[in-house]
Amino acid sequence: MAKFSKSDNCKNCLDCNMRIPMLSTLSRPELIELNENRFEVKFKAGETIFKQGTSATHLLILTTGLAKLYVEGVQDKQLIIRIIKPWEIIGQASLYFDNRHHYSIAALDNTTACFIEISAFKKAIQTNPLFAEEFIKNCTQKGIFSFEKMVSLSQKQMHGRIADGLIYLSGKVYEDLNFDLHLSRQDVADLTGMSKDSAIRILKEFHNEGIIELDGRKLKILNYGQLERISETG
Amino acid sequence: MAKFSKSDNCKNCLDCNMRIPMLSTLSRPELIELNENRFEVKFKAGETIFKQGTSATHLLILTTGLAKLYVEGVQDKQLIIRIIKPWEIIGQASLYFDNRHHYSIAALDNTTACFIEISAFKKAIQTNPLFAEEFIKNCTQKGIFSFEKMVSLSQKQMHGRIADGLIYLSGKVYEDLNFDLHLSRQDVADLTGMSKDSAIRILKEFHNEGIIELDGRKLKILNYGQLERISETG
DNA sequence: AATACAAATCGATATTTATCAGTCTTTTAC
DNA sequence: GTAAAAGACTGATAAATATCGATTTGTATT
Repeated sequence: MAKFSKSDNCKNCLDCNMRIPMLSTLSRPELIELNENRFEVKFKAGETIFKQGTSATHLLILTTGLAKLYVEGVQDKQLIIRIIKPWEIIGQASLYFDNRHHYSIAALDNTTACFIEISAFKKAIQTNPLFAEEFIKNCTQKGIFSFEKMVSLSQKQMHGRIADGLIYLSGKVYEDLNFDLHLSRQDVADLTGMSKDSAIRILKEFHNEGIIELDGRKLKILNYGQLERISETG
Repeated sequence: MAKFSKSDNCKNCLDCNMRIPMLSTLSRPELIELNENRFEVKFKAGETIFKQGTSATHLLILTTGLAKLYVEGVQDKQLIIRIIKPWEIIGQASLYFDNRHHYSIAALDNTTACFIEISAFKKAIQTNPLFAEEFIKNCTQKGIFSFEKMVSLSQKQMHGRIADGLIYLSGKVYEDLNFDLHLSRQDVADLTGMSKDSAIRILKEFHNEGIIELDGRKLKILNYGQLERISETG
């Protein structure tokens, strides 16, 4: 099922510097070197792209599809940290630590993933300060996102957390108030730190109150302001 | 009350490269430049060292004392992310984002803080790839710590979270099974994401079960293995 | 030492959230 | 096209956690 090739979708890293801000700081020879140390694999919905605990040898960039980034918590429970879209660089966390993956990635869709050798990446960091700076920018942004997520998970109750989840999905992932959800109900629960049954209940409540319209996986946010209010009041 | 000076404790950044791994990658002229763009301030226990939302112009290194790093969540609740010890570099999160502090720092003790100009630091990152690499290492490590914290906060119940808090304090902060707690009961609650009353209750339970010995702020861990077991079972 | 004030404590109660059991619906597999 | 499996949903109940009020302890101030 996994096809090793450089697809039409992603022929060459040289094209990627248009799409990935971080890569735009690299010179032509640097991009050529990256390109020589990468390969592509296709995944079907549900497949694990990489698994927490295994050794980290490559960074990951999706070129098509969506995936979930999650950590495996207590008693097989998953905590979804965020949803991965094409052209984000994934796997930095392990770069300089213990060369292990500290989270898992699973495809939510049929996806194409480009894997880049960590050593090629590290070399670029060492030789190109602008690239290093972009990399740092990226890391620190994620740190700030983490803080917000911790506050949501630990201080808000279920309505607030679901509101946060919906705001995140519509604002950051789908960039639309109207979208076709790739997440199962269980995934929504894992994203917002509650049981599946509770997630279903709150979503249904929001639906009944006219805040959202939810039919299966078709989701439309009808009253965004109300979601923001619920998010703030916890 | 705040005294602006370079104290005996921290005369010169040149001395700091012995104590701060990240600074050891800097050259002599780079350290001299850092040293020229820094100043020291003393804080009393309870004082705010910097406040979430204000503009970030300096990085912070404690040279004496302890402090708490926390984000201000919903309804004035605090979430303590971690405890700051001397010789850690604080404030990176804001370096390349929006130049705002995304968390507050408050002294838990009488502390001495060294403030380093952000621009001097950024310059070192741009010109010294080894330093940049150390900086990245630091960021990614914090990212991994964040994941663990999120799992603890969102998937464990109170006993597990208190166990995690105690393991953290004894392992990472005091590096001893026997210590004089700088945190109030409210702080312990804010570190573990629960109400003050609940934190008190669980601590008392642990005390009654002989897992810890707690008298006021004197804390001794009697059965570390048991704490680990409680942490794992949630 | 007496007073004032903040922090810690604790039992009772209310609220939030998870769990469970069962039904219904949709998708998948042959 | 039908059976089987997985996912979605719901109400009832149980468990976890927060809140409240009252009391005690500790600490700082005069």
